Amino acid sequence: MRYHRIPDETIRRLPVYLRGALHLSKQGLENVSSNKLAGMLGVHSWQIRKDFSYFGDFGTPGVGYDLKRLIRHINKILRLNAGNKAALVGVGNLGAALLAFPGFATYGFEIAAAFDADRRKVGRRKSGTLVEDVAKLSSLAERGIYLGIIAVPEETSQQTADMLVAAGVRGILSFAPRYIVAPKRVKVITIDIAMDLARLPYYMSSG
Amino acid sequence: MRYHRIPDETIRRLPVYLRGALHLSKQGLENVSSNKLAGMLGVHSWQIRKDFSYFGDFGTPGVGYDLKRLIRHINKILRLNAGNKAALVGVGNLGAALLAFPGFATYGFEIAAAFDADRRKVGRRKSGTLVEDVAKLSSLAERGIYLGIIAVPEETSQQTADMLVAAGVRGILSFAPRYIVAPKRVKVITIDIAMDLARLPYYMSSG
DNA sequence: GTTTGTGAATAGTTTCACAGCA
DNA sequence: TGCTGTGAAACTATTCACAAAC
Repeated sequence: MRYHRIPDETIRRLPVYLRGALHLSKQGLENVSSNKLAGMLGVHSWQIRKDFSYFGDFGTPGVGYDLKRLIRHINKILRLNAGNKAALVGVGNLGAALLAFPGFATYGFEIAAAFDADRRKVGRRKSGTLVEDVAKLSSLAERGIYLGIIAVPEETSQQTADMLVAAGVRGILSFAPRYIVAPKRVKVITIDIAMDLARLPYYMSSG
Repeated sequence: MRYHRIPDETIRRLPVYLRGALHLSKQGLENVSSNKLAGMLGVHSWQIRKDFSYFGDFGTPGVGYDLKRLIRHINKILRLNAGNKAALVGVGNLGAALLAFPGFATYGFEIAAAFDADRRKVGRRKSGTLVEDVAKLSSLAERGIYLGIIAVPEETSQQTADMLVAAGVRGILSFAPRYIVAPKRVKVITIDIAMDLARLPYYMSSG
């Protein structure tokens, strides 16, 4: 399988595997089998082996996967080694929660800048990060920031995305419940919280 | 196609279509074509038609889809008509943001109760909702709440899920970066914010 | 002319089963 | 014996193209 195109679904699962590997490594373990990792993460062992097989030989038959090597490898595939910096736009309830959120560090991310349109918020600090005026967004490229996080109300989200694109970002994580239009070179991932909740009742009814 | 099993991917997309339909209906429109709706939502028109075809005839050839009828129909399929009540556990930064979040109403959800383990928060109100002690979780069934939202730290998330299951919830939306174990009858959906962000650099590099 | 609904073709993903290595 | 890596089979989902309906 080594020379195949990598399925999107495999890429979606790699961060899951990385989280599990980091967890075990922190506990002092050296190795893990696909079977044990699968149990921890709620997936199947063959899925893990198949996913890893797209990238070459990760493991050792009879032993399992060396955790340090596995972590290094997945980090490299996902390009998480670069110390990625992100800019947050919108320091409302959700934005403030994101600034305080410790989970980004797991994958080597840092929210290096925060912006808001509200004059009353500009100049203050939230969880240690200075809130800047949205007009300063254009400085992102020179600060080495190529990732944007949109946490503004739905109404201004497209406009915010346009500004981020103009500022040179290459990827956007949006929390606005709306389809964000961006050039092909900019990858947009949307997390629509209410929409995910909206799938639950369908599955709750049967069973 | 009418007598086929409905693909999970179709169910995942129905809330997207519903959001679009609600948006247009609020603007006073009566009809929409699959083509127009597709443009709004960033999908393809044939995808929309195919998805709808699993549920019978939604539209009128030459005219399109009647918005009111479409909204009623999708709401019914997804069981969003029941005025679903949810219980939020964990009123930290994220939990507080969820309580203030207006988007749940779009799909007929209401956060009807909030719980926290921190004594200092219990008894106070956040965005109008009284914060109760987690020990009171057991009262959910008698209050008609069958949906739980987990916004506690990763360490206590499984324990929180266990309590929600014991309290009789049938569906859980978890924000904890961890695989949540629950009986088969309880549907769990996890939103792992950092993990979604972790996919971005991979896609940013090529292009 | 416009737009839906859907069989058929294509593409993508998961699952299996087992050869081969430590 | 224990575990990985992977072709092949099975399954699921997307895309196409066009007949039928308005």
